[in-house]
Amino acid sequence: MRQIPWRVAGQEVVVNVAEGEEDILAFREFVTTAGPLAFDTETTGLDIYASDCRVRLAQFGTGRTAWVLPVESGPQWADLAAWALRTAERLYCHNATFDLLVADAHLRVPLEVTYLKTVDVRIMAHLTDPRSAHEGGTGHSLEALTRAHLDAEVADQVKGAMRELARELKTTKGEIFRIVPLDHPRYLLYAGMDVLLTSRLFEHMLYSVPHASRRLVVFEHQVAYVCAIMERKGFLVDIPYTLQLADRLERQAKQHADTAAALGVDNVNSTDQVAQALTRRGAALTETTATGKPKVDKAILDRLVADGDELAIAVQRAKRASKWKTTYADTFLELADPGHRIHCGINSLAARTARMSITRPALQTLPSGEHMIRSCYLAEEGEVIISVDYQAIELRVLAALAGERKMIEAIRAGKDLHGLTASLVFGPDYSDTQRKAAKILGFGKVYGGGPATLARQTGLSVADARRVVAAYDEGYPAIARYTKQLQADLPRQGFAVVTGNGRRLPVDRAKPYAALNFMIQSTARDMLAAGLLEIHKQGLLDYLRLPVHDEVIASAPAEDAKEVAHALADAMAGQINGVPLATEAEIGGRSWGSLYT
DNA sequence: CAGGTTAGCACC
DNA sequence: AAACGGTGCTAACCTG
Repeated sequence: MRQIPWRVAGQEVVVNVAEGEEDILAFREFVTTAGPLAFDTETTGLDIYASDCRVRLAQFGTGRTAWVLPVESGPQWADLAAWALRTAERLYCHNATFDLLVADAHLRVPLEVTYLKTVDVRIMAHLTDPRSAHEGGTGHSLEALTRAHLDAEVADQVKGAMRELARELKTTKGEIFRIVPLDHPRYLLYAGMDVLLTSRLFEHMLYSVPHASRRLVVFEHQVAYVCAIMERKGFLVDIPYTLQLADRLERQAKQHADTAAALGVDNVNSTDQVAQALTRRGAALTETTATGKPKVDKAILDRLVADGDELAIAVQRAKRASKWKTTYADTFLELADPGHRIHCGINSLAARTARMSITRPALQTLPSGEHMIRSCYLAEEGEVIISVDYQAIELRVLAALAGERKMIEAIRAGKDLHGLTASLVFGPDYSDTQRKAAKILGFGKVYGGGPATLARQTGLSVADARRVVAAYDEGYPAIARYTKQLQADLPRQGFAVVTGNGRRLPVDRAKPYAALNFMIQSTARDMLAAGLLEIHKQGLLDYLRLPVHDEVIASAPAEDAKEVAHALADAMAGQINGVPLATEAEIGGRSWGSLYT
């Protein structure tokens, strides 16, 4: 056994590195006597389901002692790690989903065994302060939490460790975890430190979660578990279709790029080049970016396209085709596992409002205007895609939180909410254009926008927009009162809002108007999360593929689709303050895209 | 030249 | 009086 002594927060700690058979007994003794154990793994990469992914190290530890098992050097170590995972009564992880999926896929210890006895310090950290470092919080990485709560010097060591190793071994940060020698002392120290710090952070975070948020600890672990099951299942990809799509998009991109080149733009992705060429053609680019350069975004190109500018048309088409190829088609092909499944990363507790995020690939942001990209995803063989979403959830949550009588009555009566707004603002004989403006106004209110934003989005004059907003506040007095009250109460909460579910959300001092949106967005997110738990409780989890903010995507046998869709919709439906949050199910064909034709 | 930043664009 | 919220990913560009 190799021992690496270190210091954390003024205390001596030790990293034990198992090397030979003679260490097995000592490790077993440690696991059976140490109590709750922090757990972490080091792998060759982040893509757990890639055919070349291997576990290199498995670490277990307390706040004083870490054990590092060299899993890559022989199957006995994987078996020993698996034994420890099954034996430990309680586990602590930082970002449990990753390591527990690693154990599930590579150590033969299923999520069902590990997840429900695990505490994730990242979840505790998010409940303590949901903000990223960029937003004025501590952030939730192990390094950031160590810096904030344990030992800044150790945080620096952890942060710099793998980067230095990469430099030393003349490789990149992305490659270092794959190629660093298994016995490199600083790799082993880094690996051992992870569990020492995780264990210590647990002790700290136990007391840092706000009182009002305590009940969310169990809730969020259950939600994370359900999302981890979805990650493990994966979403089937239509490989032949996606290959063909990538090919088609490439040809389109090339064709339009050639047209742009003939008109003087070598690289359509260079905003600078496009701006210069458009200016030469006589376009007036008046708007600028944050750094003062001429702005050429979609809205600006759209206007030039409407005027029939050939360059603008070519640039826009080329950019779209190339972005769609690389961001979607190519990525799907690269991420699909040998069984043609994509296991995206679902961060069940991501945004500062607790909204979920989905990465590798970002399946929440696939184009919804048409079916082309979503058609890459398939229900299982013999099954069809089901989508269940909440109807106008943000407006309903707003009505419920504010207690806005007129809106609540309209919801109960199943009336058109944007029509109601239009009649309040423009009068009973509102036009179609006015209904559209009312819809934009409704969303603007949810986001905390004002007259200037409304004017920009509708084409109304600022003066008219101001009148419209005033009419909204008059027509929905409870919403106006609620918005005002939320902002007035901010100082009492330490400049934060606390949702009905007990989630404390700090608000930026420069943006008090965001308080309303945080309440709405976070409350709506918790409805979806509660819906996922109810779906699990009803035994329907196996059907689920994805959560998408106010919607779930599922796959079910064609002959059962109606029944499953209704069961999912029923499980998700709920209420807030007596206001019903209704759901609506849609049944498609084999591909996700079939819902978008 | 690796890695961070900016601009743009996809979604709810 | 007014204030649009939350994400992830890519290519180009900048920097140490």
